[in-house]
Amino acid sequence: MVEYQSPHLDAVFHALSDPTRRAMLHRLSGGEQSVSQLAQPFDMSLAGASKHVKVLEGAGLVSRRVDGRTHYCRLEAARLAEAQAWFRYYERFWSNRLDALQAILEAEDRESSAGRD
Amino acid sequence: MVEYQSPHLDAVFHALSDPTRRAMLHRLSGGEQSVSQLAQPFDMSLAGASKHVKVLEGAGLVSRRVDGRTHYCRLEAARLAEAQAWFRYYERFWSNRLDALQAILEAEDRESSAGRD
DNA sequence: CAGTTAGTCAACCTAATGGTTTACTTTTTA
DNA sequence: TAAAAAGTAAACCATTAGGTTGACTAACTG
Repeated sequence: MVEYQSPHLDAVFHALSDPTRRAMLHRLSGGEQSVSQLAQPFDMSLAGASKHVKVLEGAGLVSRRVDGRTHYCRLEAARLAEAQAWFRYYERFWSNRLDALQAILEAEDRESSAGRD
Repeated sequence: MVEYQSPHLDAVFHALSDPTRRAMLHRLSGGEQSVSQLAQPFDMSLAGASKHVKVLEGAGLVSRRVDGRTHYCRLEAARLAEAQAWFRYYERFWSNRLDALQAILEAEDRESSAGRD
């Protein structure tokens, strides 16, 4: 039995498990974006995109500033840092190992060819 | 529209979004475990735990070796490394920043108090 | 002031999740 | 050889997820 679960990590990893949301985060890495701007690249209703933003917000990965009728979203990197920290425990299994390095490079390669994932 | 999604990342982050599965991974960081051994700490049927193992396996985070009637599971760290690599792009938002460091430390603290999360 | 734009909310739908139980196969053990 | 143990598979159930549409509010713009 797990004494202490981390709903924080649950929410963050769940938010990251969707490609649309990862793409939105990538978009936000370039600076503030309105909900409409975030929605624009996707073949999806605004309401649908708005739900994704809410999931990101709920996970603490994004914050929102309302100006008039426009909602500006900002990346909250601290939560990402927190999630990355989860991996630190497991790093001993791959740091200094060549095959894992290769996995990382391959992943980065895939990422750059994806453009916004 | 996203040209290239990564079903890989989808599956890995989804697998990590469940506390039971994160606890199983933590357990496996100590070495091979049978499905029953993995299931034992949880208040859950063996079939339920077996499903979680399958999700981890499907995400490539765990591999399986069958010996007689026993299925031994092993951590596949390369996939974890790959997931961690996803964060590397965002690191520029927090590396060398004190508040993010604090977030990491807090996360690690929570982790150690959790014991197996 | 009328119309458009930004966005949310609620209702709805379908598919996937996380769990159960029961049945089954295979292997081990008494 | 009979019973128990390890595990999967299938059927089922309730809840969540990801999407839609339509109605609504609030704020710009002409």
